[in-house]
Amino acid sequence: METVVSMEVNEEAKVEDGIAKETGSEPVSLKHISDPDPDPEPDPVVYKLVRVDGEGRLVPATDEEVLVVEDLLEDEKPEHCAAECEQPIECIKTEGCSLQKNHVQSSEGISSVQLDAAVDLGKKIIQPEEIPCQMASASAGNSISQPMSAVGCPGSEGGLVENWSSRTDLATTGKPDFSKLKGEICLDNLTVKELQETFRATFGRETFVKDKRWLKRRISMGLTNSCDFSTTAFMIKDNEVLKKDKKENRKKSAVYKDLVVGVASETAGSPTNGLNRLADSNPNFDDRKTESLLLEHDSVREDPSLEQRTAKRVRKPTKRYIEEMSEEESRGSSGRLVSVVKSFEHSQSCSKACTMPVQNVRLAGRPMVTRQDSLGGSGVQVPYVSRVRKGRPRENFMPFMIAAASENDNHHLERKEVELEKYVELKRMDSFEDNSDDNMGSVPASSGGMRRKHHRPWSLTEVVKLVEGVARYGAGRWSEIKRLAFASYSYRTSVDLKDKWRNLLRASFSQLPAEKGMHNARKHASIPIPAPILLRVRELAEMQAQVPANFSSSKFTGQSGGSDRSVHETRSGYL
DNA sequence: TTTAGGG
DNA sequence: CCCTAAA
Repeated sequence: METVVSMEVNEEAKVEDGIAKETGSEPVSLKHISDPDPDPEPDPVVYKLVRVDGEGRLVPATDEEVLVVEDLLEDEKPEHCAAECEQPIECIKTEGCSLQKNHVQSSEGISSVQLDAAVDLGKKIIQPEEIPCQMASASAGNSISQPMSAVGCPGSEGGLVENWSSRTDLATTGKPDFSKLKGEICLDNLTVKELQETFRATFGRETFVKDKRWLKRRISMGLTNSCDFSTTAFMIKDNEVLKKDKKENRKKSAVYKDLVVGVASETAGSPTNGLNRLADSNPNFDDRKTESLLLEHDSVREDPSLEQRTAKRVRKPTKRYIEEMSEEESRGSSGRLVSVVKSFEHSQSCSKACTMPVQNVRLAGRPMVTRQDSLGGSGVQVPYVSRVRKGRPRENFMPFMIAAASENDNHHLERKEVELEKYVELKRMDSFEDNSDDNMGSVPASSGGMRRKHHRPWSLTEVVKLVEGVARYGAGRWSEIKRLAFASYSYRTSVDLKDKWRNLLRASFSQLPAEKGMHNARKHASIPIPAPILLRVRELAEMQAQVPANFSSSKFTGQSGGSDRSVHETRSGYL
């Protein structure tokens, strides 16, 4: 049984044996991850991705595994969000808890998925909101001196950490009955009383809190926070937690079932860390499939309710989806987009896995849209439209190669990031004031887009510009208009302008008279173009002799007066 | 490459 | 929007 677990390794923990931090014995990779902050303050939490081999030993995960897991991770997020850390699929994290204490930090446990957290290796304590919060509450509950009713979220890590230490102590001395923990996943089914018991088992002390949710959270967090691979002595197998003699198992560490996510590909090979010992003892790297199978299996049989949850679980947006999102994001003009963005936000704030989504977007989003590589239809489940345009050989777009592809155009990486930053803002940008989409279309489709261009509804401003452009430069000089009036709208090609104009023309000549009959046609298809604009379009068309015979036919006799006036104005204004 | 038109 | 024939 192999599982991938993410270990949250506290730097301090690594040196628990007395090795001073300064010894430089810490793996570079880790350092890189966890040391962006000179702050002596404890708690550089680092997540490492490891795999549990059949014997319960941990081995560093390979890059491939990391990738795999990342995927899973992605999949979990939404659920995580919805289920509020109570997923069927558990994520076990370990971490060195106490820094000042060199003695055994033996608290371990299972945690509900904190996938997100795992993602953010770059930061010390990442997701500001929930995790810290939970941690805080968990720790608060652990320190004897603290009133456990304190569920508040102390925004500071300091107190938090301290609490951890004490908690750790407790855990060590309290000898919690972990057998009770096996069903962490089933917490939901437990009664308050049971939860309280579990709580006691977990933290070694009583609780009088009756809030189920609180308890559950507490418990899961407590378990989560207390994992320590390097010192753990538990094994969890087939839904059971087996306790082993700590002393004899110093090296063995725990086996956690189910999947856990983490993202430190550097894990493999980093020396001087508890993990390595494990790795050494068991360099087994095969059987990757088993992992997922197991995973599924476990999650399914864990608990019926879990199953349901699984079913309910909202599908996480695929990479492709995200990709599309990112594209849309930059244009910020569709209602759908907005909603999506919001959901994104939601997931972020909810799971605090901000980095993950962002990363994904960053990578996946690489493919920029140009006229040539456009997105299929309305972005519906189209796996990917391979539309190789003439004269522009494109690499095939492999959904699963996004990352790789994105690396090719580093040039645009920054831009993308910028866009990402705009991401949040855009969500609330007015949908029809799409000035934000400027300069962004002409990205070399090196990313292998080849998808159909997204339908980008013409905004009012665009239409106006177009009309003005036509008025100024004359219909037909699309390239000119494009260049001069649409310089900022790189995604509108001269052809687009032409097409749009054609449509405007059509509209301008058919709308007024047909207003009634057109009803059923479909007025809502796109933003209704204000009559004044249509009027002007018509004027322009007339004065430029563009009015197709069939259009100019009958109607607009009554409009001529106004038309004329407008025309004159127009002329005087632009000519 | 840009236009014009059909699809 | 896409595709192409023409220019």
